[in-house]
Amino acid sequence: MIKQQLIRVTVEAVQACRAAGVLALPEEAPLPPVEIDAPRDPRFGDYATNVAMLLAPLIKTPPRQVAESIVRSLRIEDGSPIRSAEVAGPGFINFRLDPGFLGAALREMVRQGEDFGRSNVGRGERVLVEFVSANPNGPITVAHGRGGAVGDAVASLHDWTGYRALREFYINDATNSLQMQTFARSVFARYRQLLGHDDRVPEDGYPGEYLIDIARAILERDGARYENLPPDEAVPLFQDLATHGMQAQQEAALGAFGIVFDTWYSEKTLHAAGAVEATLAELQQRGHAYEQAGALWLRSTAFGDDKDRVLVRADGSATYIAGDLAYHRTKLERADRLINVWGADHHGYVGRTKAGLAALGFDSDRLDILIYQLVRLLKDGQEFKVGKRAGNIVTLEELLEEVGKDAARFFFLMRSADTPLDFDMDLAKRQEKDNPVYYAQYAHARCCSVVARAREAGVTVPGGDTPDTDLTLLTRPEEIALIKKLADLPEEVRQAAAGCTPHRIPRYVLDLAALFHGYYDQGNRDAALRFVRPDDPSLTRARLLLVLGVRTVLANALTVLGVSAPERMTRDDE
RNA sequence: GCGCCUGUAGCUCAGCGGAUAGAGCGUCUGCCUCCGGAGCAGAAGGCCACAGGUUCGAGUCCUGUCAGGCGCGCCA
Repeated sequence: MIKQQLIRVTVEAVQACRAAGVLALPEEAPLPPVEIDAPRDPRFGDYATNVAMLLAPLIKTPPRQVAESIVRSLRIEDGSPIRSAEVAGPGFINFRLDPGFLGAALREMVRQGEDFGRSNVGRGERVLVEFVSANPNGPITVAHGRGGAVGDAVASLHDWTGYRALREFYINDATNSLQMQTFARSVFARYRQLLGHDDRVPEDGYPGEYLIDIARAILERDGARYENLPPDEAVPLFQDLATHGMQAQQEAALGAFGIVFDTWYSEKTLHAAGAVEATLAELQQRGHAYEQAGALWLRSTAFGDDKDRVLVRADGSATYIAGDLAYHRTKLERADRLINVWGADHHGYVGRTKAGLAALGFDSDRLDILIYQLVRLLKDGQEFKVGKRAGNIVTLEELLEEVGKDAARFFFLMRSADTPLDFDMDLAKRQEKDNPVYYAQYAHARCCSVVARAREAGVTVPGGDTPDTDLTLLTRPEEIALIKKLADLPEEVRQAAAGCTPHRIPRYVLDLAALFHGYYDQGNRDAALRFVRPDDPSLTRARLLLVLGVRTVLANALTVLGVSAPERMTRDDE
């Protein structure tokens, strides 16, 4: 919010220069975007911009001279966020803030409360985020967990920036593949085992324990009526029963992780509604499909793919990509922009999907595909090998039992999606400052604790709308630094949304928590630095407002991540 | 062989073309008559894989090389 204000006054100054003919900028030429940064070195003021250096080559004027002109046009008056501005280095403009302005900013943050951090850059645009989309023949794994945490956070970030986010799970339930038949046979075997038969799970089948749960659910609901079905009847039936059972399990696991999808979109219904045929017809009509060797091919090489792809096999059955293109078509009818969150093992499908959409006449830029690298589980310092067929998958539910929802979410979101994730389960369980999620949550709990303490001491806790609090009393460097950090939240959220980089938020949260813990601890060695100062009610109120600001920002940032912001921390052993 | 991702402190990682490259862990020194120590302060530790290029300015952009991960089905 502070940066936005500085950008505004800077742009006004540049425009004033242009209007006055001081800078030889053509009337119509677009100005380079003005960016405001907080310099590392405090000697360079509170904020700085490099806009003069960006303008200099355009108008063939030395950057420092451009900067001087802009500074002279800055309007520094009552109510301006700036107290002073100076030219430095190769042409930076360094700003020093008006102290009163920071107080006003803090008051506004607290007033906005749980809405602080929201913005409206999206202007109501619909963004459909498709994520997880696990096959219906296995449980949600930790790898899906990462996709889930990332997808949900990306959707939240868009909600917070004025988009309308839709969370969608695509169910690959239409498969007639061998894989699904094997899956059905495996569940059928488990079902008969529960009835006392000595059936065995097929050699190439699925040995996982979760199949027993599905079989049991079927048994409990429908009884023993399928006990003696011949295999050729049992397999198609169980494919259906097992798929639905699996989906219910997946939904429960994701629910426990705090993820609720707006839609579970079934591939099967797509085929049933004729959407796949319609898509194929469209491709043929547009001349981007051709027949060869009995199969129907998509000429995806015409749209940047490295080879053409089969859409319909010689036996008449549609391939996965045919269904997937039909699916993307429905998504594009329901949203302005699409974001797919895929694991790294699917990155090879980016080219053909975008090519297919282009062949259908869509602007393929409407689809962004966010690839996240895979997850390695570490336990006792050892890698935990995971595999579906091996039967030793670690499910998301098991991980949640071990480390809890908050730690799992935070850990999944802490690293850039581009980086493979080593998930250290021992660290995630630890209840100390080593564990970043506890560190962050503790900062929030401490804020609550301070406020509670103040109430006990009989202090009237201020709010954002209580003008009697004198915030000019907040003059210590720690206090200034905290307020400036708090003010960054909306910008952090915007950047994280725009770049689909949710990992910025945990970073930000940890930075803020560190600033707060640092200041808090000084009160332990110097009573004058405590938030609650019974001898000085005015200062107490001012500092409490700062604490409320920290609490608000931590709570909001954690909410975006799907991590809870507890009012007090309770140990497992308490 | 081709494509995508990655290479930054001992380890795990941040770092939208800007000023002296940051954090956590680990190591070493300190801090509880406390607004909850689930915390804090300080120290040490870097040819940002390598070589070229673009730029007033490159960890960041481009090209090449090397190393690691993943993927290259008429599977889903």
